[in-house]
Amino acid sequence: MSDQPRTFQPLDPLLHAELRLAVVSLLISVGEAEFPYIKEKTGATAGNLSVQIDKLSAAGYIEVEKTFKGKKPCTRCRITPTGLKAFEAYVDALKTYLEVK
Amino acid sequence: MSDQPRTFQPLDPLLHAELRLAVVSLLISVGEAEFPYIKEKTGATAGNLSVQIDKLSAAGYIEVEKTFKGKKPCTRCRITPTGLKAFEAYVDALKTYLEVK
DNA sequence: ATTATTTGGTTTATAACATAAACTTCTTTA
DNA sequence: TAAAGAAGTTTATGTTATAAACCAAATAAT
Repeated sequence: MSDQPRTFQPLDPLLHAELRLAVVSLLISVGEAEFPYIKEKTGATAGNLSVQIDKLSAAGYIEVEKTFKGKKPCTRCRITPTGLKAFEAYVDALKTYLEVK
Repeated sequence: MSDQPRTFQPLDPLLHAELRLAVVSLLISVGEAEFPYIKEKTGATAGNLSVQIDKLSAAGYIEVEKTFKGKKPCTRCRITPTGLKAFEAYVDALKTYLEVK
């Protein structure tokens, strides 16, 4: 017997941002991906994407590996267990807002 | 056969904000409610709630009726069809981020 | 050959916005 | 009659999402 209406759970501000949520969601889908691929799939500008990747990385939600392909930089991103857990918690919290009973 | 991974749909910025989403979600649940009730259920401060109610009202997502109970102000809020539609569209859009296939 | 253009980003600037703090008005209680 | 509480509103502040500007190397165009 759930209370009616339910109580709203706070939303992780790091994930409650359109682009960061897209990046994390995408990385969970595909495991890992390079900057240009993420840029294309999310439709983000390079600048915005760069900033948001830094934030996700600083939080330990993703791992970023910067190498070179020849002399061109290559930024590869991967979801971490921390990131996956945070995403799942975020989805659960969101449900308290979305499931209008 | 859906593309894999899916494309992310843009999120209505008016609803993609914790408190406004809570207010709209709550009003959909209960139909209509007064300011103090919304304040209690969302845990918001009065100032923040006042601002966000104004924005939802300006967008036509909710209707606000300001009366008096004796000489005390009484602010009653109600979800509109526009608000309900916007919420449903927002939920659909969100699913493109949450359903990690 | 040197001048654009593209690729793959980073850094900096700005504009919006969520939120809280301060304030107002009226009522109730000490 | 002074203090505290209720019901909000207005103003100020601190983030932060986002874009604009920039950099370096490679490729294409003239």
